[in-house]
Amino acid sequence: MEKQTITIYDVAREASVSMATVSRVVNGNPNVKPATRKKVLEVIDRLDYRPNAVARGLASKKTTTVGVIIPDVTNIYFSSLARGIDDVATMYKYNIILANSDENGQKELQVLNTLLAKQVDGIIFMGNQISTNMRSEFARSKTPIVLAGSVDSDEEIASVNIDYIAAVEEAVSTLIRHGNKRVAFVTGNMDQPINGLYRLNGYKKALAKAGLPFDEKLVFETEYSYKAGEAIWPEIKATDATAAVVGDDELAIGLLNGAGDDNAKFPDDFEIITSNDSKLTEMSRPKMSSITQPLYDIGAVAMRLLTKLMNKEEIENQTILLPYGIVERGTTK
Amino acid sequence: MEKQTITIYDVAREASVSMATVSRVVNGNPNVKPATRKKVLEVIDRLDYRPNAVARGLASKKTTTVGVIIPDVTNIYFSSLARGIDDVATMYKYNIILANSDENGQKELQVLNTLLAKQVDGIIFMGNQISTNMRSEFARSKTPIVLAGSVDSDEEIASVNIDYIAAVEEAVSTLIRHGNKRVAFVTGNMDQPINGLYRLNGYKKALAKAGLPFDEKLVFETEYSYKAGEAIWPEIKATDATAAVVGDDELAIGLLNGAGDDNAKFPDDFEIITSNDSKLTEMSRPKMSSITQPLYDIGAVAMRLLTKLMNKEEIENQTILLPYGIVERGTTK
DNA sequence: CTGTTAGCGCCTTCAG
DNA sequence: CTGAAGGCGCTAACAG
Repeated sequence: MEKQTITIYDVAREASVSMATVSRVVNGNPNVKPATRKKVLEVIDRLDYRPNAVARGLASKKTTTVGVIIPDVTNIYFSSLARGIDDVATMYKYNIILANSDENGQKELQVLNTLLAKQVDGIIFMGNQISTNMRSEFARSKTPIVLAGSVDSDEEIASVNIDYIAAVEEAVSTLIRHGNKRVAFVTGNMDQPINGLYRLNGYKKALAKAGLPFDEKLVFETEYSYKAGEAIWPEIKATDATAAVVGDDELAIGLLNGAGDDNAKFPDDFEIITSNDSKLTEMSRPKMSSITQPLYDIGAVAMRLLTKLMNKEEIENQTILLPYGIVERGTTK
Repeated sequence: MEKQTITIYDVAREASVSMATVSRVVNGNPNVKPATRKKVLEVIDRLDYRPNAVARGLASKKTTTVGVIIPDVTNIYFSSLARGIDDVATMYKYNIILANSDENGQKELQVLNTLLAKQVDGIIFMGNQISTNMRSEFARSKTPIVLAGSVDSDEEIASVNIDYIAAVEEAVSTLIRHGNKRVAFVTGNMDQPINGLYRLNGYKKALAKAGLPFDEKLVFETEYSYKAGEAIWPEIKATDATAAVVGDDELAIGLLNGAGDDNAKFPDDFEIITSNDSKLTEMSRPKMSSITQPLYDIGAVAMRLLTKLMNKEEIENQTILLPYGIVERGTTK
């Protein structure tokens, strides 16, 4: 009365061939006479046989599933990447094991281990901190890994991103060109290279290019959330900043609304350029000006790259930079 | 030079015990003398042995992974549920294979099949249409299934939801109490029971209770997207509706902004109550009044229910209804 | 083109 | 409490 599974052996018997032959037709091996192929296919259909992927995985050492470590699916930035990943994965017959990490080193390590235990063929990692532990685990396991929307300052690990430095520099330059002498830099954890290194550098470069001084008081470190954005407005208001580049769209909308609720007028009183151009940017009023980046494509390209790695193809360039841009909507003059 | 895996056998040899014993300690079987357990554990640690989940799955017929079919991770409503699912899954040592279906029957079936091929221990299904094909597949496979935020009008399949009928009825009644005689009903595909049956019924009940006539002209069927919301405003404006209940938050924000851009004032000119109380509702200006429902919990409870099913525990009630409410924010008087 | 034969790495009786 | 032995369902040489 247990879940009665029908195996390759049953098919073989019914079709009067060996299981090897059945295996061949199931795997599309051309070395099968059309007639017997047809016969086997019929039996497969009649018995409603479905190959057991686990057994296959054990025998072939390939599971056709990849692990995806994501900070939080609930964040539109990451879920957009995830969607791209899944679509391309499906295209290449892979499935995705999704695991939320909250960018918590402990959890990331934990998750990485169970993913490896499950013998995933590859891993896509999102999250901006690559801890030393992670790095060594990555190195030790022979499992291919690609970072999506996450930088590895050492460029040892394959990754797909945009040029954060240049993008932020351009965003800040735009703000400066609009007449802002004091531009706030608002983003997440500065320990993460994407913030503390890349984005901050872009910010400083723009300042330098315009002959403007860098002032630590204009740097705001917080978390990526709507609430955090609302909460930080008073602090920004207390400075003489007249504009801000913001590292996350939810954070930016929080800031926008916090300021709006405080009667600030956009873009006259204050200008904002956010970073991810997620669909949230079109939902606010005014709509948000933003650095544009192809979120879906970052995920898609990362997955595509991973398939190549899993396939042991030669890769010319491990770190891919996708094009970015700046779109000016309602929060800039 | 291949990926050098160390197996249970290596551990057994190093610890001078049989692989059966190693298996026992790995699986927490109590029938192992503390001393030998300790010895084995040491070797495991030293060799950095990691049990192969695929082999384990084949031998034990349990993969400790569940499949999650989701319309689109990018939709905040579904990703909120997904987060609840993943957290509880992790809590119970399960992993999640996430697959986007776009609520496309074809894809759903496709995905269901590969999920079953991968021998998932259970499935959580999101998406509002349970096609006949799906239903028969569900029935045929002995794999436990739970619907999350998705109704099965026959109540044959386990599910976790809120009482959509009552919730919409209350929302519409609220609008009527505010003086609106003409309330628009705006939602997604009416072929889906959640819309065409449950929500619509709630809408009609509220109308009936207030002695108001049902008018098909006030029923707007569209898709769950921001754009669709913006696009439908002109149509609604062309009627004499003064308020609307909307089936999805993105759709509602689109409507709100579409109307706002057309100089409609909320809540004086028009009132809106949306349905999901996702974090988007706090991001709009004015903030959106909404039916409240515990998104995260719906996912979490669904996953919890699934663990019971997978564990063959007796279930008292297959269809769980979680509490809902109405929160009035800026889009209602 | 097709069948035979070994495993893949682990769990699970069944003895001892 | 521990070891031996037989699969789980399928792939992958290796013969023919």
